[in-house]
Formats: sequence, C-alpha cells, structure tokens
Amino acid sequence: MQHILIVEDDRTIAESIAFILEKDSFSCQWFDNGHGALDYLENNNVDLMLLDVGLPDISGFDVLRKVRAKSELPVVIISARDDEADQVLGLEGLGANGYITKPLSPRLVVAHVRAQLRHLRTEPKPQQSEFSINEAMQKILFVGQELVLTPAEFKILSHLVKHPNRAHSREYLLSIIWDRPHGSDVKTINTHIKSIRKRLHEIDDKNECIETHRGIGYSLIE
Amino acid sequence: MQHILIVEDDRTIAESIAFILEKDSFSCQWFDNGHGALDYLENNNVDLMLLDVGLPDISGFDVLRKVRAKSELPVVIISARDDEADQVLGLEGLGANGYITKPLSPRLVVAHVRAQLRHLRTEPKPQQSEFSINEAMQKILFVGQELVLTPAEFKILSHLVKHPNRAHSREYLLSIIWDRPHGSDVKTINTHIKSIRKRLHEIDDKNECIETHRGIGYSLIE
DNA sequence: AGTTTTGGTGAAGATTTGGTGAAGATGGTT
DNA sequence: AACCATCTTCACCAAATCTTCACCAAAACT
Repeated sequence: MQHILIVEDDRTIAESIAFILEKDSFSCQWFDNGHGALDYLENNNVDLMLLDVGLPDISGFDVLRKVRAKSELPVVIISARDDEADQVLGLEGLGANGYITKPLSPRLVVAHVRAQLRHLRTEPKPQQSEFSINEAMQKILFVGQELVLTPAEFKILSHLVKHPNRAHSREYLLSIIWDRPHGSDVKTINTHIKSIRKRLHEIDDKNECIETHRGIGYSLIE
Repeated sequence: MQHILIVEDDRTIAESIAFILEKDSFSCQWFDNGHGALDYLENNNVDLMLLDVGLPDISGFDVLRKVRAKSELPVVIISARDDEADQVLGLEGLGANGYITKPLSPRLVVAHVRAQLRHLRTEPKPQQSEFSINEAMQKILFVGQELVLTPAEFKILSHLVKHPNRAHSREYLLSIIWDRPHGSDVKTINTHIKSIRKRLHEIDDKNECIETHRGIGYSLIE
C-alpha cells in the first residue's frame, strides 16, 4: 500500500482528503503543520506529499525546499483559489510535481496522486536499500523477506537502517529501546545485536551488514 | 508453477541453483550461453531470468539489452565477487531487477527470485476483503456470514477492517469506543479483541486475521 | 609473548506482556 | 428492584522477551 503524507492546517479538508484516498486504498498520515511533517518524513516511508501552501508555522516554500534538499519525493501543492498564481509557479520552480486548487474535487485529488505515483513506478529506481521498514506493521523486509523481530530488535534495527554508515553507541541504542529511564547494562545491546544478526543470517548466510565498532557500538553498512 | 531461466556457464553453480529453486517449487531451464537462452526466450514462457555476467559467447550487457528490447521480464544478475561494481551498476541502468554476488547463498537466491515474482504477482490481483461493513445496520459480514457484535466490538473491528495491515495502538482503539474522554484501562482492548476473535472463530476455526503487535496493539491482515 | 580489555556466544533467570475465564460495574429496561 | 447486555477490571497462567552471567575468542596494549 502506498503512503501519502497530508500537510494541511484545516482539519476538515485534511480528513476529507484522507477519507477519499483511504477509500482508494492509499494509507494516509496527516499533519497540520510543516515541522511535524518534515520530522515524520525523516523516519518514515512516504510515497507522496500533499502540501497546503498556507501553513501556521512555515511557508510551503520552505517545506518544499527542505524536502527537495533531501529527496525527489513527489509533492503536490494544494492552494487556495485566491492565492496568486505566481506563488504557485514559484513552487513549481522549486520542484513541486503538481498543484490542485481549493475547493478540492475528490476525483481530482485522486487523479493527481495516481498520476504522480504511476509516473514514479515506471521510473527505474535508483538503488534502494535491501531493507524496507514498515512502520505501520512494525516489520522490516530484508531482500524481500519478512524479518521476525522483537520490539527491541525492531527499534534497534530500524534506527540503524534509517541512519546507516555511522557508528551508534551502545548507550544511545539502549536509550532507543526504553520508553522511560531504565538502568540496564549496555552489554544488553550486544545480545540484541547478536539476535538481529542471527535473524539476518537466516535469510542470507554470509551477510555482514552490521559492523562492530570496538569500544563504541555498531553501524549498518550498505 | 513459475518458470526460471538460468544463464550460467559454470555447470556446478547452475545445477545447485536449479536444485534450490526446484526444491522451492519453481521449474528451471539452464543454458550455459547467451544465444541459447535468447532463443529459448523467444518460444517459451519464462517468469524470471537469472543471468551470469561472465558468459563465454556474449556479455551480460548484450543479453540484457536484447531481453529488454522485447519485454519487461524480471532479470536478476549473478556476478563474481571480483567483478567491478560499475559493470553491475551499468546493468542495473539497463533495467536489471536485482543482483547477487558469488559465492551464492541458497536462501538469498530464493529470496531474490521470490521478491521479484511477488512484486509481479501482486500487481494484477485487486483482491477484495473478506469483510463487508454495513454501517447503517451496525453489522459486519465475514465470508458471507453475519457477525453478531456488541457496539464496542463493532467499532473496533470496523476500524481494523477499514485500515488493515497496520498496527493500531490499544490507546487509539479505546478512543474509538468512547464518545467522550473516559479513563479506562487499555487492557480492556485485550478482552474486546478476545471476544472478536472468538466470534470470528465461530465462523472460521483457524482464522488468524487479527494479529497482535507486542507492546503496541493489533492489526487486521488480509 | 603475556596481560588486559572488548566483543561473541549460549543459556539461565527475571521481567514484561498477552490470553483467559470469571467476577464486578454500569446503564438501560421492564 | 431485578434483569439484561455490555463494558471493565481482576487474578492467574503461559509465552515472549529482556537482561544478566559465565566463558571463550579476538583485539589492543605492555
């Protein structure tokens, strides 16, 4: 299922868009502000973003610029009818993939979303990780196969996958597991890493993508 | 049964791949050269091609280019570990769907093949849910039979049905039951889920469509 | 080389979590 | 009040999971 991020400060509009898209078998996540949405993007798999230009915290310009600084995520702009056309044009210059004007027509929204995603699907994908995190189901796919992970293992591995090629200290990895302060031995992480490696080996015998950094912690290399 | 074309000049490797795949209920056809394989493709139904880059007659480049000129057949490249990465990259640019390096891990081969074919198979089937919700009557049909549900059970199950394949926290599921704020133990949800499962089991003994996500909540899988 | 430190390993113990059945609590109805 | 369906809570058990520990191997240091 493809996942749509809706950034829209009007709750009614956001909910109706989500309703339409979910009926069309997309999953949605809604934010009424730009910062929350940008945060969410950091850690989640999003296929397309619907972005209202008039947000309470930051402008559509800034949101789009920050998104474009990191990815080619399709972004469809939602603009109020009164908004100047040149603003929308500016956004397109920044790399927006399309725009819709309010009031929104359900069919038009779905049509735009579908059009962008279809376009995306045919494009050859520039190398992707062998890991794919399904946040919603708390599961991780590794070369197409589902990894069976405990909650702690899931938290550790998904963090490593999201921030690959850098060492993470045991202390930090432990802090990811806890909801609240909790005193336990940092060596606990060794054991968790061991079992994650074991599960990876069940799928690929000689995979060594989790690297040990002596005296520091671990990293995932891709 | 799905049919795999193996193009690999090392007889031992080819046979071991075939052995693994056949154990996994695929059928295989082996060629130790590119021309034979391309000929075979013309006249036979093949679901996926495993292609070694180092062939005696033509290069992997040429084989792949000729395949791509005519079809979107999934092609997974097999490369010797010493092969330059850029050659593999070039092949990916040409439309290869994945690659595996020697020495081959049995599970990884199967994983790659499965991953490609799964992706292919899920496209054409828009399968529909075994649940159908009658909002007006506050009733849910499960494989054609009517489920007798209490109001709370109805609210929970219909939410799970409307948003399948993702975990929903107990807190959130509780909030669905209440009209207004109400402090009650999240474990209440366990009991509701228990009785929903019981009712599902009355219709289908071994149905396990409600999945538990330890530490999180529940999801409905389809 | 010998010593010390660090990480890997397997297994045992402790802890947390979910399933289960039944008992209370609630609210509406007769 | 007594009844009924429903929702909530509780206590107990089983299972999953997390943590710890003892031991060995590998690496770093004298």
